[in-house]
Amino acid sequence: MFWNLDDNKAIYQQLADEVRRRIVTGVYPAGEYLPSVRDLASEARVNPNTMQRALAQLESEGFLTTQRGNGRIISMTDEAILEEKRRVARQKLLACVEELRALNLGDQEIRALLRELLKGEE
Amino acid sequence: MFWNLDDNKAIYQQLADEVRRRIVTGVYPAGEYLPSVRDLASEARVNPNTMQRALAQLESEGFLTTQRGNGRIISMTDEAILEEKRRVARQKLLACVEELRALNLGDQEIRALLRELLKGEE
DNA sequence: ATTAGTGTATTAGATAGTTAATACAGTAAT
DNA sequence: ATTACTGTATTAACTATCTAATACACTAAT
Repeated sequence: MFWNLDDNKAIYQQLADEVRRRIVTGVYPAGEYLPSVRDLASEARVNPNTMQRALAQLESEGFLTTQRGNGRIISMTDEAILEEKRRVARQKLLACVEELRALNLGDQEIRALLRELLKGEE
Repeated sequence: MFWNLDDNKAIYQQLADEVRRRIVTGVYPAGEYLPSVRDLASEARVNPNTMQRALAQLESEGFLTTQRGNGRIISMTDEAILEEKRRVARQKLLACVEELRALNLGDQEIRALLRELLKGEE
């Protein structure tokens, strides 16, 4: 997966989103070390300070624990991560549904649109 | 509908999104005048310059035509607006689906989650 | 102790977004 | 012409974000 950054959102937020995604999908497994700030920053072609800010946020969300001088480990349990993944997915879809309703789409239309999208792509 | 602004996205973008939404849902009907920049700005409690920037973007998207000194009219036809609404809805849902897939949700899971959300709310 | 890897802090500067105040310019009605 | 509404432009200042360069501090391995 790429670091696909755009300008409509603060970069550090997008970085946090991507790292969070990697954690909940098991790219970075629970209990293991995260790549170093510098490595992540250079991979994303971003300043280390910016990446640090993203990681600090993930730490405040309870995903990570920092071992100063040593690295960061994913300290959340597998179960909690799974729960978090469900929460994120649910929240994303809910936000989307609300936007579609704000466009005056009814539930039937939403369902139909989803059917169409899932069909058309595989 | 309210002007519900947050800090994760540039305000002028959010303003443009909301005005666009009002156009495609017929709150501001095709062929009629838009409220003035100052009125919209004060309604959204935002600086007129910022609202102007949002409207300039909508003009560049073809929704509006400016009559200097007189106001702005929604110059897009009803058909084109309907088409635009479909496009926006489709795009939003597609983006959401892609994010869910990035979380490793399969189509079945996405469908199930949507069913759950649509049920649980009405 | 040294080395090479970690995370952290500081300073400065660039850019974008936002606000504020003010002025200018066009249009329509009187 | 005047008035009162439009849109537009300019300037200044503030803030958040992001970058860059650098230095410091801790840890593990040698």
